[in-house]
Amino acid sequence: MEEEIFDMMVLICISKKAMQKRIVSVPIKDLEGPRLKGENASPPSDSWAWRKYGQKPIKGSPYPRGYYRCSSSKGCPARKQVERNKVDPTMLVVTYSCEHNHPWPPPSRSTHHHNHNSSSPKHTTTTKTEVSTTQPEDPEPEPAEEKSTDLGNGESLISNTTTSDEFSWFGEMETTSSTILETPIFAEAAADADMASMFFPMREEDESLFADLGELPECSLVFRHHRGGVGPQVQMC
DNA sequence: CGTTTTTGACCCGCGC
DNA sequence: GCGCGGGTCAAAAACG
Repeated sequence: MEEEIFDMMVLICISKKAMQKRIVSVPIKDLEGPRLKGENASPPSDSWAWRKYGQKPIKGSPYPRGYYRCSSSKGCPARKQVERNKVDPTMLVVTYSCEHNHPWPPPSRSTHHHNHNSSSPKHTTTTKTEVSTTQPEDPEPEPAEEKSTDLGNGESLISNTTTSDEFSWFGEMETTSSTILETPIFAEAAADADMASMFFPMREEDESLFADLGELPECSLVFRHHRGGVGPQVQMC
């Protein structure tokens, strides 16, 4: 019963220093259900297993941030953070991260192997000292109480991708586009380079992009809309 | 009874 | 050097 694919995904990959991050913003209504408990933002169910290993209150936000580690396979380096957007509590911000060139996401524990990625190394099972990168390099200057910086181009891009009324939810997001733009990564990325060059719409046939994430420029952002479709199950990160 | 969650402590980088 | 903020550890509790 996992809706493995959300209606909307915002993917950011940063290959800085051999670490990639993707930020997925998903309306909480899409996953509101049996596992929604109180103020805690419940992780959207993808087809991989995650074990929660920590939770911390975040300074600018009334909502805590949950830390999850991949438990699908033993040496899985993937981690994710789930927090509720402070300005729009209906939005759940999930940040995936893992080391560069690791096969990820890992196959789900239900032994679903969809590896059509020939270049994926077999990734020996290290005992437990996987990530080892103590503090990789979070490119997050923590904006604290930043106001909406002039990221007009970002907005225009968003509205650019949403054209049909089928994206009503997207339009909804548009109004709160500051939500996304407020993420530290966005702020940094925007300040660093022209975001327009990193935005590009994506469709099924573009899934191959996922496999080539390693070859993407420094930062790439992907808008993806998929209603009831099937998404990529395995990709390099 | 094994696995996951909870939760405070601990650690580490960074700014002052 | 110290304090703060964020990320992780690990023991105990909760869960199935």
